[in-house]
Amino acid sequence: MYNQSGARIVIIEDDQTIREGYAYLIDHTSAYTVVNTYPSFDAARSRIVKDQPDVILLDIQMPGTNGIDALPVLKKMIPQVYIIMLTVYETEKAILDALANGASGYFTKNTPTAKLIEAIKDVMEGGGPMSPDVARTVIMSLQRNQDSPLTKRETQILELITTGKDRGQIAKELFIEVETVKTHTKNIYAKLNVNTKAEAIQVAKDKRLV
Amino acid sequence: MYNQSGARIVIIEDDQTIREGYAYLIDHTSAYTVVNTYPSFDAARSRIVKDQPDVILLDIQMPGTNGIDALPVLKKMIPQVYIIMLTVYETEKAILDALANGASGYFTKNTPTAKLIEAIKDVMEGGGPMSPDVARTVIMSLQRNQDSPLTKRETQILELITTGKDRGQIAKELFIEVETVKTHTKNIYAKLNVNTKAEAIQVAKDKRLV
DNA sequence: AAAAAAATCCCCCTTATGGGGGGATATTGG
DNA sequence: CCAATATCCCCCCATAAGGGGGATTTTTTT
Repeated sequence: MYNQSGARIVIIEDDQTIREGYAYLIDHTSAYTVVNTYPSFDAARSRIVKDQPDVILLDIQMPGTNGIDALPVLKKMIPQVYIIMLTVYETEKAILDALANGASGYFTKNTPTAKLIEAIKDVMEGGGPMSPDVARTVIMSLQRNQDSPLTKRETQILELITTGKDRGQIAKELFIEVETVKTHTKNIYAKLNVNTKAEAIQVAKDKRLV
Repeated sequence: MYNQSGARIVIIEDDQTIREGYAYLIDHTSAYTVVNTYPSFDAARSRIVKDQPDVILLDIQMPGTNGIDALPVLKKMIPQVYIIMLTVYETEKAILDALANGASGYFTKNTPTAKLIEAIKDVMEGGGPMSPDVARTVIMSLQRNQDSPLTKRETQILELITTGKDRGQIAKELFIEVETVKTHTKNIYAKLNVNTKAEAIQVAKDKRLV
């Protein structure tokens, strides 16, 4: 495995105090080297490739291109780089968007430097470091509604509907008749108070039924 | 907040050595009390409610009802309980299923007791503790394919297709004509080598395009 | 400035799918 | 034993979906 010692860190963060604070602390209390810091992605854009960072600490809210949008671009410019989000945003959307776009870790800005240094070590070893509350948000986003109005079979069918399968395919997959699928679908619609597939899928996702 | 000291722990795990080992260590090296242990969910079923556990450490592979299937039942019996999975399985499916069914944390069995004790503290404080590799698996499950063959607009439309919306709704939502949606759809199908909505959704999920 | 890629819009045609209505019978869990 | 669940069947019809064409306008990229 790659030797972590001296791994190159870049920080992109608009708040000067935070930026320089983290930079100084990481540089002086760990084996990692902060090779550069930028106040925005736009400032980093033309020069960051030359920095050859192993890990980037990336803010979300910044002047110009925001961190979420910067993510895929950074990943394209430096494919093997690990990116850890460092932000004040803890909304489920921000977290999920960041992770969907290639972030390897997610921390809020009040995270102590020691935890961040540990996180840098973690990502380089293949881990996925997150603050506890972020982890909880992620887990909750994966969690199903524990008291669904649907029966097991209905949930199963709704799940297949969600994948876009039509009645015929669902019937085949469950070894039942198309008519049975239809009946279940009717019952699902009634329970969810909808009358189209689209609405059913929306409600399913919304209420985490599938 | 609830006072954690003396929080009640139950362990459900078929391997006697592991079960008793963790029980002893948690009992003697933390403020938590292991009120009971069971070799299987079926053995725990009738008595666990009386144990009034705050946290359950739950194995997946067990004789009789497996841990994943036990999860929703346990959650129904003891709604406020936190469940931490303790298993040898690290497959994406096992992890995601466990979290979907209400697990609050996920660790592999080689986890040192100290980390587990920390995890118990974490869940009770609203965190979502996981081993680093589990966290990585979870994050990867949320990650999109970084080099999709689709354009931004196409991805956007595929996403809406995924939600079950029809051409009309998609058009309305994006302020474009139905015909345009149709054209994009054709292009998406061509790029993904499919020719139905269902297949497109399948491929999209499979290749993490959405 | 030119070429390539992406996004937009339009017409025709056919079939399968989705959704509404109604009714019936095993099987199972509490 | 009763209610809930899962299974299967018929009729009807509107329309969404997919395949075939072709064309124009932005936006990027070279």
